[in-house]
Amino acid sequence: MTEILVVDDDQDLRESVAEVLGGAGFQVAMAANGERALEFLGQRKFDLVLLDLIMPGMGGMEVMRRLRENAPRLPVIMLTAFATVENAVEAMRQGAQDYITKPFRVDTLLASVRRALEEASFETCRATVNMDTLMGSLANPLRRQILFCVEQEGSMRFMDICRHLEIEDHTKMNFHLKVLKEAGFLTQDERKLYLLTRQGRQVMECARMLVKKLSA
Amino acid sequence: MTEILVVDDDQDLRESVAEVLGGAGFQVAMAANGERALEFLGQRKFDLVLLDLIMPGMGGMEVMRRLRENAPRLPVIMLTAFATVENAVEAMRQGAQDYITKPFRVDTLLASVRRALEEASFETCRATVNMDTLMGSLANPLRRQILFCVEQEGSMRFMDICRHLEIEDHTKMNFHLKVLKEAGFLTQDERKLYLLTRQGRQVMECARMLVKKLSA
DNA sequence: AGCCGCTGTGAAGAAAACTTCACAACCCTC
DNA sequence: GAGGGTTGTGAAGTTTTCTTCACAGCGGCT
Repeated sequence: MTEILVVDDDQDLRESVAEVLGGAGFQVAMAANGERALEFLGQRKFDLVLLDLIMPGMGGMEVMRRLRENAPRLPVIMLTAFATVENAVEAMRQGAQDYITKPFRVDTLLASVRRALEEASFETCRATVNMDTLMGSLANPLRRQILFCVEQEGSMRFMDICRHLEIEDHTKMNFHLKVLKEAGFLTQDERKLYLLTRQGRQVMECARMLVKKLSA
Repeated sequence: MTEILVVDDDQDLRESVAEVLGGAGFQVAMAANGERALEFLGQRKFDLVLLDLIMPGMGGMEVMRRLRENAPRLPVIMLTAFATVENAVEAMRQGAQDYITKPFRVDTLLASVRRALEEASFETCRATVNMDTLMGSLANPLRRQILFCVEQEGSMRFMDICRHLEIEDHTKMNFHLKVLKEAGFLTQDERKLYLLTRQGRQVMECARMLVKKLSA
């Protein structure tokens, strides 16, 4: 069952949103302010949070920042009556999945919720990856550089990778490319161009997130 | 040298932006429309693109979509005179780094450019240093188990870890504990109890999330 | 054809990571 | 203070990973 947390200081809006979502088959919990919302989030697992930007006490932006510490990938949709471009951009930069201005149509809300959930589930449902090969592949700095630069460029030829990373010995490069191919992070298309697999892109995203968290 | 591509159909704005960026030490190229921009992007490598949202012919959003195919991580900053919340949200959803409304102050533009470049270079430079020890530590399955069970128990004595993981040779355990201590993920308190550092806890959280993401 | 750059293989050698062994200090408790 | 479990060190081996080397097919160019 998909559980959604609705956070808004306006009781009417909270309840009407809950009713709409409930009618669409979602399980809904409600919180009247940011502090209460964080409390909920600490206790239970939710699949999505609808968050009012402007509330007395802790605002939506701050709530999102805090919940990101424990649930970096939890989808958040920001709601607000006082929409500005600056607020919207800031919310999206902070990792909101969408930004909806009040008043909104019921189908707008539902479309946004469904889309956010869709994207989130797309992320989680993946083929299993062996932790050993995953870490083993990333343990080598040259291999990380390969993944990184292939990701940047989209697709690269063998010699381009060599030159880009200033590796003279092409057989060395070949060795590492092989490792990455066997780990399933890299493939070659029909023209022998190297490119990241879906898993490869996923791994890079995880690595980036890890670095971000550790240097925070 | 950091190269920036400025795409705008308004010649005056294009040139004044180029002047500002040039004055700040960036190398600047200009394109008057989307088609021309994509042509440039195919030929040369840029570090950042400033993109007008609304242009005759191909709009900024479409340009961004296309350039993402070949350069998924190239930072894009969207510029527009006709800002709406919807446009801003859509641009950010598509992966723009920022969204600036015209007219803008020079320092706003420069701040945004610097921030986007900073975030883009994040993983390449600063990350690589810690990344080695980080991945190296996690590459070994026994070490992951150690971190995991210490996290579970909160704190553990040396022999308890050995027995819990069914390792007879205590010097082997000692070797791995040392690695983890040197990586900064594990410490000992005054009673020689092993416990996770703050970083250690972060790493475990990331590892867990990684598993969750990569395995259905 | 002959040359040259690109892409690749397998095997040998070097380096790093890991394991094992011998030994020792330090509590406990009897 | 003798004995046994705990925690630790450094050096010698073993295994794994990484690098280097010799060689070879392929495609384009002159």
